[in-house]
Amino acid sequence: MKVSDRTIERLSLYYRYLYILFQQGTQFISSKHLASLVGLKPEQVRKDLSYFGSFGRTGKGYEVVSLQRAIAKILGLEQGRKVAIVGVGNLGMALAGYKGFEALGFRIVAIFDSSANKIGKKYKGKVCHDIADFKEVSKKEGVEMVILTVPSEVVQEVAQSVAAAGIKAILNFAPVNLNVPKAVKVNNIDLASELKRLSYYAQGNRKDAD
Amino acid sequence: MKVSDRTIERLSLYYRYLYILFQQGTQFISSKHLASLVGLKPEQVRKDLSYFGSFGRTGKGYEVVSLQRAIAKILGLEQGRKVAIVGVGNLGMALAGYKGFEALGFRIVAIFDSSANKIGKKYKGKVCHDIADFKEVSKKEGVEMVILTVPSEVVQEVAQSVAAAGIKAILNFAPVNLNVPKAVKVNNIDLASELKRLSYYAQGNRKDAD
DNA sequence: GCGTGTGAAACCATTCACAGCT
DNA sequence: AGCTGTGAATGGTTTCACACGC
Repeated sequence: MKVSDRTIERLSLYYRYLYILFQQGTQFISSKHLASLVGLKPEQVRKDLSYFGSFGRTGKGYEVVSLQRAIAKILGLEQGRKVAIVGVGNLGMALAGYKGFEALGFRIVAIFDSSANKIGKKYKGKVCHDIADFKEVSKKEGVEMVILTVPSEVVQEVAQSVAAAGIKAILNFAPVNLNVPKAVKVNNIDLASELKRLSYYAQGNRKDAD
Repeated sequence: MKVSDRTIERLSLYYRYLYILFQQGTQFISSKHLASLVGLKPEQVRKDLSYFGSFGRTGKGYEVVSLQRAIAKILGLEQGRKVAIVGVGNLGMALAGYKGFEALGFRIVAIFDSSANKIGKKYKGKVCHDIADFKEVSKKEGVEMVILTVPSEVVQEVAQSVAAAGIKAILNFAPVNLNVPKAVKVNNIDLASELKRLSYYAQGNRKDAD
């Protein structure tokens, strides 16, 4: 099955709100209501879900709990994905200590750096490994996703090692376009670019302004 | 003129690489070369630029310096945009102290919080104002963009005040879909959603895998 | 009656292909 | 010869509209 990136992006948003609805004790939700929460059209919600099956009940909407479970299954969130952080600088350390991960079903199972004075030391309760040992350690720990918080100058090289070790999902914080095999999905978080984009709209250039 | 969000997003990427090329002393660059740097097709680069004018020289490519300047003008980066940070928690403070802003042409001119024990105190050299005074202070300081690092529970309310004060661009770190007038552009940075999306691809679900 | 699921239509973005300039 | 700028064609995503089930 081929589903667009856009759809996957939205599924993670639906999941967020389903979780809140679940906590509030809501049992059923219509595509209309869910759409209004995430700021989309109802048809969009239905179409996105339809790529994976029929989760709703005609006339009633979607059962919150079961839809949540279904999306968790699609996204592979059930079994607690194992994550590695590569680059133990300020950002990397902050992320390594971020409590929110567990709640989301992610577990940081290994951290890596290349500098001799970090390797072997403990950060946030985890031993820092040598990047050179990435393949070996990541195999042993069962790493499935990698967060890259290394400097721009080396990120391409590191990404290649990570890809070579068979990792299929990378979250990259360096402001560099990573060149990796197509089978690997890279998402970028880049504060600088985000700000530059926004600057355009700060001038009032909204495509569909009221 | 109406230009798509996608185009604006890419312009900020072009800008990044033009800056690097400039530092390297490169004088001219072809759409082909620039495209390869950002991981796109040459036609895409040319089309994006064509929405705003003709910046290239036939047979030679684009002059790095003048293209960089042109994009800076489009994105409104020339005059040093004034930014406010609302929400002085861990993340807000980290951002307030982030040196990279200046280099990008952004200036943090005000910080805000609602808690009585923060208001009036100095953080990273800036006095923390009361959110209740947002309109007044932001007018006085000439704030053009706002970064929201407040808790999810209050972010919608805060966003409304910000929008009401006439701000047209918001960067939101809370995992909540903000409901604001269409004239206001909101970009979200949400680590949790980013990870959930990636989880899907960690399973090897790449649409166009090799 | 209300709300899902889904083909078909409309819309938007990307890619192609080439004319035109240096 | 090389590369830009851009209409036209293609491909993809969103929206419409309606049949069907509760």
